[in-house]
Amino acid sequence: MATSRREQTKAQNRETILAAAKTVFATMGFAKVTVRDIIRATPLASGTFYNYFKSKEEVYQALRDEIALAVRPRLREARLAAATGEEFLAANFRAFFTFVAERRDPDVIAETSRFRMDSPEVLAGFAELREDLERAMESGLLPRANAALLASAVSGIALELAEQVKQGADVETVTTFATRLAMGGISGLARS
Amino acid sequence: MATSRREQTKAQNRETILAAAKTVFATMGFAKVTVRDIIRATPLASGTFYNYFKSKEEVYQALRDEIALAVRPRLREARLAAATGEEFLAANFRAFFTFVAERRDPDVIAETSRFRMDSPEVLAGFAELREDLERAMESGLLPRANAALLASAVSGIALELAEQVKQGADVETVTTFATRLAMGGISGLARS
Amino acid sequence: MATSRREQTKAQNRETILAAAKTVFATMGFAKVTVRDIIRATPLASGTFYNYFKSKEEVYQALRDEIALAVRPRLREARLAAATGEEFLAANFRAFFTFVAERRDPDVIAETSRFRMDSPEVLAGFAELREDLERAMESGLLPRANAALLASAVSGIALELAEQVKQGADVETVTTFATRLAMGGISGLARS
Amino acid sequence: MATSRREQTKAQNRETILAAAKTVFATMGFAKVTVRDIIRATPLASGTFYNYFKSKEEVYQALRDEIALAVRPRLREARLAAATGEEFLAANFRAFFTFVAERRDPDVIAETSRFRMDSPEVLAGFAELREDLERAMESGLLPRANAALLASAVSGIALELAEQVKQGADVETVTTFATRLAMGGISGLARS
DNA sequence: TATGAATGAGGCTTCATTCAT
DNA sequence: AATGAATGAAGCCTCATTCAT
Repeated sequence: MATSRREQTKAQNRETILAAAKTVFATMGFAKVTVRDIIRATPLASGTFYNYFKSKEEVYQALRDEIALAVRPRLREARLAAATGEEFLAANFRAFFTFVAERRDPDVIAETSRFRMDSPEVLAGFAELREDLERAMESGLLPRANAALLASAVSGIALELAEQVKQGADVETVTTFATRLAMGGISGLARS
Repeated sequence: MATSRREQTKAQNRETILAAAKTVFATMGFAKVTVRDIIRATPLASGTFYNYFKSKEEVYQALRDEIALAVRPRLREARLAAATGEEFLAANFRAFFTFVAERRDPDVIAETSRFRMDSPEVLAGFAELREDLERAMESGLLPRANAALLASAVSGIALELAEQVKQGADVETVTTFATRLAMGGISGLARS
Repeated sequence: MATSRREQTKAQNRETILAAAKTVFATMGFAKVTVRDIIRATPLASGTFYNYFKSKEEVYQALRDEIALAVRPRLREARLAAATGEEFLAANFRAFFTFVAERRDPDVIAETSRFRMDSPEVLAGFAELREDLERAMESGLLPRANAALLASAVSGIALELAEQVKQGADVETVTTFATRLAMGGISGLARS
Repeated sequence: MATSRREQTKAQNRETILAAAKTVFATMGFAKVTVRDIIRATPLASGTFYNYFKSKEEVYQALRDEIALAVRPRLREARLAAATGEEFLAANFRAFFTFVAERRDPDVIAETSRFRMDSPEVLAGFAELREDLERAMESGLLPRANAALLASAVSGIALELAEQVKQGADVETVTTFATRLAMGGISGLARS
């Protein structure tokens, strides 16, 4: 009753554009995409785009928001369930890698580049992870090393390993590896 | 003197373009840069650009080559001097971070983003580091963990911490941090 | 009315471009014409051109099609009405020269050159004439001389005389001349 | 003694450019050729071109002149030897077709188009033929039909049949055909 | 004279955005 | 709100021509 026919269409168009943009960003990389590319991946008219978004940047932002919304509950669960620093890290890594794995596009595997790392999915999860790390240090769950540096470093681990996951690496393997490395360093790995 | 004034001018123009491109890439990010942007950052005529390079990609490549040439000797020294895995890592991290620090542009600090991470400097040093890690594992200097994952992870650490260096963090501090984290993990950090 | 004002404008623009192109091709010769030249001969914006045609070649093709459509019925009539080879030739020559005469642009007369011979009008009519000749020989209406050579030769006569028509020569005079020459040769002309 | 080293070089460069231009015109068609194309087909520097010619048009003119110089003696011979109109025509056609045949480039056969008809060779011979016809009518060797029309028509025959020669037709066959057609018309052909 | 780099006009095309319908 | 043609700025690149050496 609340949504008239028109409103439905409106919501649908927005989703149509977002879905098209997602595909197009994944295929061409954000930088190369033009508004026209997005429109072309859509049955809509060019003018219609501007009823919903001002630019491709705005679309991108919307995608990030949408995705972040999907990721957050999962990370929260992981966080709440963690009793130790190790569990906490593992859970977060796992959540992130799972997230990436779910979104890996079989058609796009290989020919991955640094430039593709800017996909909304990855960045969204990445930001979450970082914030979580900072909170974990604040709360004492992780040792209070230099917070900024540690967050960066762990993020870096996650980010680069995400590429491996994108290339097809097993989520659980990578999660274990990341957690061990982060907790015990390379020497810790050797023991495994 | 083998070089006529003509040849000097020619070499100078090439350098002019490279220098302009470097600034422009750093300022706008590679993806957004147009050939015109590079030309505009130059006193040269538009056609002149094409006497030296076919595209912005070619300029980029030239910058990378130039930089790689500067980095390589330093990394080689570090590598040769290293007796232990820890020394090896520290030397490599230090070389990389120093390199980044030397090139941090005071004007550009702040507003850094993932998109800026594709600067030729970073990528060049990054590739070197990665190869070095792989060789170190092959030679037994570092434990033979999953090579691909370890290289990715350590690269990730370096890459993200490089951002901190770019933002002004002290090279020695970051080097120590990175080495400890890599060698002993987070638990190792706590002891410091 | 099936056509909205919108559609009218659209059709009008197409015609505007075609008309401009026709003039421009006639004035400068196809080879020298640039897309910009066509646009400049138009009140339209540069981008608009590309809503209708991909290149000057496409415009040219459209002009040829349009013209061919206009010529064909006339030639068919002439062909059907012809009882003898002479009538057939005369009718075809007449149709062709009339066609050219109708399209001669008073502003462009003089300074004609071989290079101008590639105007769509001439080529379209020319191709028709040639095919007709071949069919006439096949059907026995004209003697079965070396078909390829005869077609070429008669086409050549028509093509060059068309230039005279373009310069202002009378259609009927030229038609009679061409027919007599073709049927009886130079000796035949002498009797006239 | 008259030609110093420098003058030799000078003459040589001119020839180098002309030869290159000839090839390039034949390959790409006059219209599409740029001065750069000509220079590129040469070992010379771009500036050197302008020491000899102001534009590609001037080169083209020079080629025509050069060729006309080669054709003229041959046509004069043919003309002088002719006792009847028929002999006159045959001799002229033969000279023209031979000329074309000698210059047919085996690599370029096929893919001939009207647009290629503007090669300097053809146009030069063509102009000669036309002038000759006019003179022959003036002198009474040929019947005084409408001179302009007859010249055009015979030129057209020659021009189009030249294409057949270019495609590989036998010179003598085409000469005989052209002469018979011109003298006796299509009906004359039938008797042969 | 020969050279060839520099110049900037100008061609081609695509793009973001507007706006009448 | 949806449409899609029109617009003209702006990117890319090549060209003819000049001019210092």
